[in-house]
Amino acid sequence: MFRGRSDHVLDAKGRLSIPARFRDVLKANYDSKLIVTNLPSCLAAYPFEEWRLIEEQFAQYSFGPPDIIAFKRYFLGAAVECPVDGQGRILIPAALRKEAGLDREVMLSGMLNFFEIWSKERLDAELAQTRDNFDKFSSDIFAKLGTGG
Amino acid sequence: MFRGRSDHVLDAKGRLSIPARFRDVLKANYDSKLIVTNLPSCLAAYPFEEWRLIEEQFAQYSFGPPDIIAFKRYFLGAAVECPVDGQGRILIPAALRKEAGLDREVMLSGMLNFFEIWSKERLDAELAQTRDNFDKFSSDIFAKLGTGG
DNA sequence: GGTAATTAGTGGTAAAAAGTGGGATAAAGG
DNA sequence: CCTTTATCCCACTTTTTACCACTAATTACC
Repeated sequence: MFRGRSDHVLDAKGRLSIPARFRDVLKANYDSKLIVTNLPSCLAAYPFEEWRLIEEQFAQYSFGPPDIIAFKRYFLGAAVECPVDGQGRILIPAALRKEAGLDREVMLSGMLNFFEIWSKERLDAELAQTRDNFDKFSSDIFAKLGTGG
Repeated sequence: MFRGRSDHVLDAKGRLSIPARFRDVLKANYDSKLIVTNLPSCLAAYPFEEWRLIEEQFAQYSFGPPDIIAFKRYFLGAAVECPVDGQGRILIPAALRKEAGLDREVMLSGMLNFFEIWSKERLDAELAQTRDNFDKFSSDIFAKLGTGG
């Protein structure tokens, strides 16, 4: 499981170090191939096997509801395989860098079966907002999930 | 069960001693692995088994309701496994230290199935506030729990 | 109640690993 | 064919980890 946040720096060539603990997860549970795609405000990196599960859910929709097709185009269409180099880094394609607003200061955030790649600035803002609503969130969510937390 | 509060000091490297009685609980009931994450005003430390129960409730949500994703990002995303060293200490990652405002004087507070890590200053303020509202709190709460106290 | 022995808590040093930067070689695109 | 982009490899710096040492507090025992 991918856990924890890490500060990193994108170098001049657009390369990003994968934190050692994420690499360990990739090596232990997966085949070390990474798929990177975009979300509205950040990038998402999936181990290949996890990505396959998502693809399969969409495979049946060649035609179909426009919203699913649009989602498929946006989310699945952007996916790129990013090989990990000898130093444990991946090269983020320029298009994805631009889409996610990545310049230099980057943060990685573990999300259990995948991890997110954020511009530090954006993630700070996002987290600050969640923090402010934490009490509301947590009671709503644990009510939905049906536990006491 | 984790019970009671302890004063501790964070050293220059950000290391924190786990009170002996908490270590005993970890050894007797769990596998001694600790997960530390952030709450809005302090950190929370969970035995790995307890943490897994929480994670499992969120594992299914890769996409999903934005509030659940945001919560997952904030709360689960910050979680880091902190190995206990030979002297019974854990290293609190710099990011979490900053988030919880931990400088040097720290307090640990048992919360039954997990424990909290506070900056002494913040916890004093928090406790003072609860003390002032204790009568109101306790009647509300025991009403919710459906007991006479 | 006092003394000794043990354990808890804290601090520091040295070795290892992670993260970052840069140059050289190879591939791709105009 | 030349320019740009990507890949590989090497080197340096910083952070992390493991280990050792000391002091204070607690516990046990006489």
